[in-house]
Amino acid sequence: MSTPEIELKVDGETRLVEVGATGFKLFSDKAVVAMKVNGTLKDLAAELVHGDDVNAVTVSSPDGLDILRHSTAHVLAQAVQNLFPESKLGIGPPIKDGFYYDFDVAEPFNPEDLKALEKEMTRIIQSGQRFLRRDTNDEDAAKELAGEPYKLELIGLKSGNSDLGEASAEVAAGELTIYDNFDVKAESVVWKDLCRGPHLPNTRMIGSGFALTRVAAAYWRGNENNKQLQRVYGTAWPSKEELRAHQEQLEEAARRDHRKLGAELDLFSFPEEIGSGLAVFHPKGGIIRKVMEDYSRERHVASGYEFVYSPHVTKSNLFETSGHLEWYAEGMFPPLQLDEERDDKGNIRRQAQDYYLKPMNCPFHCLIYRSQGRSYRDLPMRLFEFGTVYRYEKSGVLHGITRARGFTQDDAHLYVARESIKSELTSVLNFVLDLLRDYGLTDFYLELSTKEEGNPKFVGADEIWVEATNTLQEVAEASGLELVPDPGGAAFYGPKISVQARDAIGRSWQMSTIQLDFNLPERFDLEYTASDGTKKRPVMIHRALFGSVERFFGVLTEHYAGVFPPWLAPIQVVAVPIADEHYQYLADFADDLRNSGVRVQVDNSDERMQKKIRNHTLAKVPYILIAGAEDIANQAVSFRFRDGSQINGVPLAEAKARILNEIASRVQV
RNA sequence: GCCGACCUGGCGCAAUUGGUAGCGCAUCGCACUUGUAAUGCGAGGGUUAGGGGUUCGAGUCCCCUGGUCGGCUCCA
Repeated sequence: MSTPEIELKVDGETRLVEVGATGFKLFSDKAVVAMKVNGTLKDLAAELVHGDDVNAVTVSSPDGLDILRHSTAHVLAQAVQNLFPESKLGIGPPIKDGFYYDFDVAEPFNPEDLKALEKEMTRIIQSGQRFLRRDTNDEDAAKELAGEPYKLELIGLKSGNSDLGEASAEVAAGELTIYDNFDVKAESVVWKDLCRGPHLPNTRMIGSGFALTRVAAAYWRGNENNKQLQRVYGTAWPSKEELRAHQEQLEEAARRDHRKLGAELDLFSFPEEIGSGLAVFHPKGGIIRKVMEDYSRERHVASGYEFVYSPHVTKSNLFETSGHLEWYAEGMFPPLQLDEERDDKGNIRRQAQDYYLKPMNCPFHCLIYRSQGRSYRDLPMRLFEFGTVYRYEKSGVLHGITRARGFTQDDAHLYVARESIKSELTSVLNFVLDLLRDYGLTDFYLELSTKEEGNPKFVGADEIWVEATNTLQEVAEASGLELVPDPGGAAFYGPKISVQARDAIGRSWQMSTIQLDFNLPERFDLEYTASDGTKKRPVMIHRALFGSVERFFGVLTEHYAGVFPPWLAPIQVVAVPIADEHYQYLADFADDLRNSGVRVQVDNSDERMQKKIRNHTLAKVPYILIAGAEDIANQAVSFRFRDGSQINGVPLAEAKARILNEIASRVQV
């Protein structure tokens, strides 16, 4: 007598299996940690029914990694509750490269606690506990989890329709499940957590590719009015080797950190005397910055931009008109109160005037536009400024020169007629991408931030939003780049495209933004006379390529790891004589290079030549030129590069041509 | 802003249970004149972020302020 069978589709192939079969029957490969049944992730222990379409989920797949990390988070939580029995559980989702879990504990965790927790986790993992899924309901779960106030809150939220955010790992609408950790030896459930799963079959599959990385406070449910919980971060990988590779990547990122390189290469600093988030650029950083700015100016001139300047402080009424004071006052430095006059009795005779440091340049540019009557013939009007702005960023968010309180935007505002939005956007996007490529960033994708339907905060007529959004979409698609939608991410005054660039080690940075604005032209009552004599309102496009010069500087520093291509390098050439008697020969050649615009030095210090080579290599100078008696005899010079390679006996004319050519073509060497 | 950790000569680090600041690099001086990542010798430099407190005595303990780092929140 044959056992009854059901038909399944397993990884695309039809298979017959006995009734009641689970994923364990289907997949013998140890790398399979879960399965996708009709598109839904499930535990391997889930029972399959006739007609199910089943696909294996391996540990190395994106879903598999999430499951591994989420299961590791559960083990962490169990370890915390074993070591700190009074702790209460928050949430514990997988994140990029790892996981975290939030806990309410009496004392914040310290690094020694992390060590102890890792040890306890290893013990739990090796004990091979099984993850067992169990359905429950609100009422029963509330009873079971009476000691876990945060979990109770999540159960309550689930019944409502609130946005659960990252808590969606714990509960999902319509069902409620608990995962029991079953210790096989003890034959009992040793821990449990409210969770929608799925999980690894057992803890042993986590292996040794995990580590706890840091602790930090985090607001419960991400709201700064809520209590702060202790968040433990960890990373988890299918193998120890992959963990090690990940850690090496982090070390590489640390080596490239622009704050570290900025000090090492003597580029900029943040003197405590000036204040948090306010940098000074040293001569070497100043050169890089100047070269960046000069090239940008040159390209803007060629693309029809006009250069304007505006002051750093202004009376409050400008930002009242623009709306900034109403919306973003807390992001601005507090006002300077000037010109108050009092009489003998102390009564105010003349009202003080509030002046603000500017957090944005756009209102000034609007005033320039409005300074005279404009014709359609004046459009598009492209006003460009390296405008230094000041924003009172919260102290905790400052980060070197990429997030500072004073910075310089390469800011332009384009005033365009509605019918030419498309052509203008197209040329702006191409201009942006082209220029970024010249600075050495080549790997881009775009993000399109659009309006959230039905949200009343967005200003401007629906039809123009639709038209503008479609236009942005078309322009973005025409670029051929990957386009990631960001619904609801638009500013209240218009949709935007942002250019994201991936750097040399694959990190993405938001670079340029191109933003449509239907609001400021309205607020400043900007208009132009159309060809038919009627008054019309221009649309404004905000765009910044670098975002901020400082931030872009920081990104380039990390992208190049301080090894700037010759055109950006603060010192391009250092000449090292073998001995004093060879100095003049190199000095003459250096003069020749200098006259051709090369930033060149001759090192005639008292050091050994070996030491000089070491020093200038560490300073990441692109070309070290060496000459001794042999080179002089041949009217030549020897190249040494930053990677240690060398080309000896290059004739002077050839050497010069090579250096000039590589600088001019902005290549890396 | 919130939570935690941290702050020693220009830079990187050291100073047993609180006992009176040390090293390397850099700097300066002298000697050496050298073919591809550190020549040797000598000298100067800090009252330990700033302020207050505890103590016979504080870099070490406590408080306040400033700053840095890691997160959270935020980034018009």
